[in-house]
Amino acid sequence: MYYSIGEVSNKTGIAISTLRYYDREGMFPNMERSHGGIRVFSDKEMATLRVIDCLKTTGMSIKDIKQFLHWCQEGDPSLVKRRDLFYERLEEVKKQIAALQKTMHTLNYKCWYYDTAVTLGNEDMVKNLPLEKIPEELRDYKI
Amino acid sequence: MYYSIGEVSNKTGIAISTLRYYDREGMFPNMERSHGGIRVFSDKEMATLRVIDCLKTTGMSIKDIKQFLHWCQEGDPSLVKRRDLFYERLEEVKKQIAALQKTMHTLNYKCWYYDTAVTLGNEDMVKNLPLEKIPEELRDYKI
DNA sequence: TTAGAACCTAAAGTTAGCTTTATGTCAAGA
DNA sequence: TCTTGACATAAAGCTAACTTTAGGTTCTAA
Repeated sequence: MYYSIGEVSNKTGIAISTLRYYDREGMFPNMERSHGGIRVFSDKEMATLRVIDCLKTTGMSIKDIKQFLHWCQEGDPSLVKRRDLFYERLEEVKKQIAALQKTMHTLNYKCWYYDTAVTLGNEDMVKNLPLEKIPEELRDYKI
Repeated sequence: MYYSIGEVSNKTGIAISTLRYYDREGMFPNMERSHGGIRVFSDKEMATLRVIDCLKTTGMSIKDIKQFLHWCQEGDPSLVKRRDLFYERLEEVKKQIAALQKTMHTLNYKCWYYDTAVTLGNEDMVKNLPLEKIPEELRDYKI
């Protein structure tokens, strides 16, 4: 299947200007063009966009994603580098999830804090509540 | 306890220039200064830094965090707004965790993919592997 | 009292990741 | 064939979140 830039934009929700920017950055090596110079996206480029999305979510920069995509072009000699990269990204994502989970606990504490304050109509009373009045599971996340 | 900007930077790992930038942005309303004009961070500012870190992790912009900190200054009338903000951030963080977990599955697929390719010394063989040769728990995350 | 480390400000600079603008070409239907 | 909407490029512009620079002031320990 082949797609115009507008179709790709509609299917993925990625802005046309962004797709052109990615192309300019070399994220679609050997993407085809029509005789008149118009970009022709194939399923290969669609797959690339999914990889870009995945790696972007892990916090990788466009520059580094581009590097990875070029390793893909090199074929088998870069297999180990590419494998190592995914293991690194996996570790990174685990760290990010852990950080978010910690943050989630803090947010739960804050939700309890403000719920209580709104109920009492007064923040100071919550501020001065003794520790044992804070729900046990939230105590450690007081901030 | 009181701290100089350098001490705060050491304790938190936040660059001095960043602390000054936050101050310039108004994130530390009524922070004290020494007679000579030198910033004096108290435990209140340290707590603010923890809140900033929490909200930044949820993806909030500095501008919006500043807004929240100003609501804090307003006292009880803004309690509901502040509570609602934390519930929003909680939802946001849940979404982020879900996205990261999905990404983690994809990364696990890729790790398996490249492990196999490295073992075989050949990517094409993995590419053409029938679906049932992909570990069951990874099949849905093929990309 | 003096050296130098640590602090201060204002303003300019940096980087990533796009988006916008200006101008022009291509392609498909009436 | 003509129109018009979708495409093209190059270059400039934008925003967030800092960081750097330049030049000066304050504080502390010898």
